[in-house]
Amino acid sequence: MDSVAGMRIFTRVVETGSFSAAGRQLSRAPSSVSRQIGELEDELGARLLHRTTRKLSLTEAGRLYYERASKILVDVDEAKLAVSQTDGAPSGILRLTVPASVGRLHVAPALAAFHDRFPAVQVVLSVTDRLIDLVEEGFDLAIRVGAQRDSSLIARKIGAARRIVCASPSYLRAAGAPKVPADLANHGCLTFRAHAGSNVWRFRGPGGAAQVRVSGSLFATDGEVLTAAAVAGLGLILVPEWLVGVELKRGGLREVLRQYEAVPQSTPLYAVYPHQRHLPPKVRAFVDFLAQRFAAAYAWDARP
Amino acid sequence: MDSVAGMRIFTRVVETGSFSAAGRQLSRAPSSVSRQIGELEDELGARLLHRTTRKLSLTEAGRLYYERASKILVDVDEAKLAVSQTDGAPSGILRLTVPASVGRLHVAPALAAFHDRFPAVQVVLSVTDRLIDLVEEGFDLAIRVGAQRDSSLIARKIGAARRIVCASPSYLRAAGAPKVPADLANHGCLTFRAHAGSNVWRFRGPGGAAQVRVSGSLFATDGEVLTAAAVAGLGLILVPEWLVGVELKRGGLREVLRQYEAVPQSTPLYAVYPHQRHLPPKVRAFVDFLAQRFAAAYAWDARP
DNA sequence: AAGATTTATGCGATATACGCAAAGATGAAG
DNA sequence: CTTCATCTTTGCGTATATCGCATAAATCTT
Repeated sequence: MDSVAGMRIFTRVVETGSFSAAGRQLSRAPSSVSRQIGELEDELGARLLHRTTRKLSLTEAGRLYYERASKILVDVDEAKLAVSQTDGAPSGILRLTVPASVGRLHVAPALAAFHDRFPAVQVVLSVTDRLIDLVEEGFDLAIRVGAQRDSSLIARKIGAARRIVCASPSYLRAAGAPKVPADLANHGCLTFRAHAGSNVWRFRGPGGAAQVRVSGSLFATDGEVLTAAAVAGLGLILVPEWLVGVELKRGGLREVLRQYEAVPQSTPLYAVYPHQRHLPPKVRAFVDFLAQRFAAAYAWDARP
Repeated sequence: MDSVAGMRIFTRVVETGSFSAAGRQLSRAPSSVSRQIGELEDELGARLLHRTTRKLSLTEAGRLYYERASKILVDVDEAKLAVSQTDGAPSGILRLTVPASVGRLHVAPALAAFHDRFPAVQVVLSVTDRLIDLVEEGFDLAIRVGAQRDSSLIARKIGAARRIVCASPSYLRAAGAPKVPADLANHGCLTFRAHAGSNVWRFRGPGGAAQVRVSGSLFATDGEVLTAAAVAGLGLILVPEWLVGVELKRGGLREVLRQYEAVPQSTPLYAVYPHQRHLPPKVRAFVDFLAQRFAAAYAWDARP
């Protein structure tokens, strides 16, 4: 039996000079106070208080213990205060990992606005496509692309973007624009892959569902590489809107097959964090901020 | 629910990196550890640990709390250590009050030997005949003369001295030595009293019990005053042996009525302290020391 | 691919702690 | 001097809480 409770009772007894008075302040019966002091003395192996029915005074041991206990109680309260969530503004360090493309193109540009709203939060941003173990590496939050199946983590959808097919005007002039998905088989299609091979792109449209095996001269694991290649006229790409929004606006790329929709139609964006209970305000603030920013009305063509 | 126990469990979890390992070290089921951490988090209102079934890492709040909790635990242990009675030599400050006569004549002279045996004990000695409230004034120990009837205090008899009648040789030459108690009525008898009046001295002896109303030219509340007056030849005194031991040896006083014994025969000496449980070693050492010194064989004629 | 280990939760049994009441003691008031 | 009120302590009954076990879900290792 060790306890801050014992110290709290003891110091209150010392300060009030009475078991009964201390009991009243602490909403405890005098008998309880008496027992607590007795147990504390037994544990310490020393008498803390000289006492009769009317007088109370500290022993030498009691004086020593009172000095130390008072300080410890202050420390305990401070520790609790330091940790407890303030009801005020979110603060502290937010450790965040984001995928390369969406991080560079859309999260990083949002940080300035976030900082304006929550100046007490410092962001440590890790931009990588590597799948980071949040718990092991101590991250507060990850932004992830696509469906999440990690059961031990909380995933909250904070946005989504249409998947669209596009290419550069120069390419379309040279190779012609596909009219139906089947046309893609005869085009250069740049795809997300670590190794060369073929991919299947699926669509739904006027003619019902369609799927086509596509291939091309470039396979890459980085969206921006594919985008740059497409802008350079190397072929068609099927990517979330956020990757190419800027180029579409600039005219570096043009969307094709607009009357079709890719299957799945959109790529979701998730905020992933390790737990729901006691979610730190800084995390909640950032997730809410991104979810609001990436809501349906968000224009993926914002300049980075 | 606040507790050092929670901190202890939490820090152990942090140091072992596992609920189960911490539970093994603390002899608690993993489920108990899990619950304790959960309660601590609820109380603090913040998550302390990111955790999955295989990995554990500190949150920012956890890191803060760990630093403070570690320090607090050290402080708590130190406080306990500072207060706990060491099994070694008695130490500390011993606050002691003694009656004027016996204090000056026999306690004070014993302090040197006590200090030789227990050099770590500092003695604060209050020499007064005033009846001090041990608890109120924060004394560890009192030496008292005569029977103790204070029920809330512990009284341990540490010695006794015969009560004897004596006078100076010059007085006895002038007034003659009393042969039986009744003779005292015609002598000058110096008595303990605050006001003038008469006292009854009782004896037992060859002729059975006897009592005599005595009076004289001096009443005093201080034993040494009476002794000095007797030495100067002012009359007879009935006092504990310790008051006059020195003078008897020196020849300044001579005992009379040796075949009688006063009633009561002896005056006891008590050590009085506020409690028995958790008696500080310094107090026990001093009481034992005095009891041994004032044992039956003690010669009250020791020079002060 | 399967087994072992981890955290989290429900549940039953045990322990603990609290308040009440009574006793012993002491200072204050009449 | 007596009575009364208050204070500490201890025994006792009850209510609360705590602990360990069993189980479930998840994940790393062989």
